[in-house]
Amino acid sequence: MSLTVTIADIARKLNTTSATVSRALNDHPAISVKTKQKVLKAAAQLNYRRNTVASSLRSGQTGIIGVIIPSAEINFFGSVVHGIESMANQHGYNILIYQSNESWEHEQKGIETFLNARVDGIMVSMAKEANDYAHFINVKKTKTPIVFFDRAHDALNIDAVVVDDHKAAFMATEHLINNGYKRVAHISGPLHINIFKARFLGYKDALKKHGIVYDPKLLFKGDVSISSGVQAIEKFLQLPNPPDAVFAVEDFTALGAMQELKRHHVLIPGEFGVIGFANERFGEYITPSLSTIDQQTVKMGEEAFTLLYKLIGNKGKKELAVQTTVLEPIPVYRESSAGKKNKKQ
Amino acid sequence: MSLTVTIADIARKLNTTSATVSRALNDHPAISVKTKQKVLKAAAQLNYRRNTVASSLRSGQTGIIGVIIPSAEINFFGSVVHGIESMANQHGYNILIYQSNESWEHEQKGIETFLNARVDGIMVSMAKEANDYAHFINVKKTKTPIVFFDRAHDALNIDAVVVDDHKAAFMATEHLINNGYKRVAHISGPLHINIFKARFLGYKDALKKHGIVYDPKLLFKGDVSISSGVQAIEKFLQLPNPPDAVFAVEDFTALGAMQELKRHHVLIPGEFGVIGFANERFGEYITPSLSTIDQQTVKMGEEAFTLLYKLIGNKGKKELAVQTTVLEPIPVYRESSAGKKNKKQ
DNA sequence: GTGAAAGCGCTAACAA
DNA sequence: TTGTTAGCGCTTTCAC
Repeated sequence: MSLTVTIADIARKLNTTSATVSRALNDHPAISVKTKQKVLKAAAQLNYRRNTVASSLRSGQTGIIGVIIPSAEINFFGSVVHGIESMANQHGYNILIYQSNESWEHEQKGIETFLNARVDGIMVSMAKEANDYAHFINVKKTKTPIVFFDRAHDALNIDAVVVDDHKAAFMATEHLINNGYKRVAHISGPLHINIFKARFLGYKDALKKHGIVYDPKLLFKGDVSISSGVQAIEKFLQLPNPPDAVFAVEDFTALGAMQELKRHHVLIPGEFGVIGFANERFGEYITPSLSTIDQQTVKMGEEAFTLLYKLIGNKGKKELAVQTTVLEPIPVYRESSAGKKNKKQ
Repeated sequence: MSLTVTIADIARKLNTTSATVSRALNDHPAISVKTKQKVLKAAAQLNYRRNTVASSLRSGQTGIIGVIIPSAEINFFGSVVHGIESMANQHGYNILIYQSNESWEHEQKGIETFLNARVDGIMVSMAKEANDYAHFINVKKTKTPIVFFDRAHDALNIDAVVVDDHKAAFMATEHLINNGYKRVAHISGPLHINIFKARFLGYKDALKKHGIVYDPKLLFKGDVSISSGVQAIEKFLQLPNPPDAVFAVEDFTALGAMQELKRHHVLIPGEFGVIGFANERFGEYITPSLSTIDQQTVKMGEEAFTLLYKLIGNKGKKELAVQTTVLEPIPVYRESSAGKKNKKQ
């Protein structure tokens, strides 16, 4: 007895052909209800399981979406993947995960793997260490639908879902200013990466709007880590005219900043305001609780899938205009950025 | 011009056959170096990309591992997936992710999808809401290698990687006792789930070892959430003879407990000791920092893959004995469980 | 070391 | 509505 039963086995049992069985199994319009029922019954009896590999080969569709993320260990991406998978699942797609570990080579290999696997679409959040975009061009050549999420690259003409980082940074900075802080510093990420640059510019523009001259001494170029928060504060506090608040590029950076401020017995908030970015779960529970900006991670995943799904549906037709979905950042103001003492509030 | 070039195209160009090209591309032993080089060169020129779908259909191997997790949004699973994917990738496998959302039906559907896709192996962390195991039996029938991780089920005779929850709970409880706490309470998860039951039993056994009689009033049956931590403390503090420490089934529960204790101005540690479970990242940063037990998530993923890989390699041969890899829990003692005041230690 | 030929399991054009 | 036939792209006997 063979372990796998095929449509031919069903056909044999019912004295019909594979074609008919296939039609019955696929709800083909031109099939009689009676045959369909017979086939379904026989299939169940024989414990038939459709071979999607064979079906993919023939139909040219795999029902698989390839997703490349920097790391599944990072909360943010886990959350986005959650959004993607839920939506994909609802639409009959499955997702193949590939981690780039922030390496350009892995990312490239992931794309190659997906292309070989003939996935129906690809979703990518770019590795930080990106310097060559040939692999994305390759994807376009194969006409495989692709979208970016969170970390995108404008010049590539690829659809994307991103958060309005500029606006988010603007909000965060303005919030500190409105709460009475006069010298707001910024701890940035690597500025050659779009999102970090956008946050920096948002910060600068908020200062500008409020008539505050941007002081380069109040910018600390970090690497998105707890320790860059620590180092930044260390440096800031030695300044002749130190800041009284900081907008950190990301929550863990803000955390490092808070730890160092506490070590120096600087009161948060009141003496010093802090706001982060990303709405990591811990922010709600530390003391003081951390103000931050939420990026709507799950929604980002859902929107990215929606975008991709549209591209898949449009395959073969005239190309659609490139579309970028911009998600609204959601401010989450907690204790760490509350009003400055002895000042107007 | 066709968009996809096949081995036949390469063969045509070189005046040879598909068989030869296939051999060259697959490093077949019986192929001359010269032909191989020619083929490789032509393949590169034509921009050939192997169709893994066709190759899978013919060879019966897909190079895909199906992974079912409750939710990618939960840190713990993201971290395990990270471990799995890294290892899988190194061994030439890709992973297909399916979220059960703790639902038995989704889990079942995921298994079915994987079986249809002819994945080379399956890894599952069971949904909480499990009541029927027929889908796992089905997997065994198809001879598809399968392993459990973290949430396993003994009676199924399926390989698994788990943490020694009993030991971990024992350590946590004993640690509180050794630090001078006399009445240690436990906030549990649903006790019909293996891991939560094991933690409860570990707690009980630690009490026993130290000659402390288990008091059912000091057990709060929660649902693994912040609010069950809050509720538990609320109840505990109303007791005529309240506890002076608590071992919480999981870090967020511990967090809820700490919040409620603070609200009642109970000093942590000193008056009251707290220890959690899981080593969530926030525990390091709250005040006081949270003692907990680390479950070696990434390693769990790696070990699970290793186990599965062995099964895949053994396919067709005599079945191996069922194997359970038990990971050592790693205690992470921080401030929240430090020594009790006015007592020895 | 290479070629010829068959076929993995399914679907889709065309015919009946 | 059903059957016939071909073939998706690859691998793998078997022969030479």
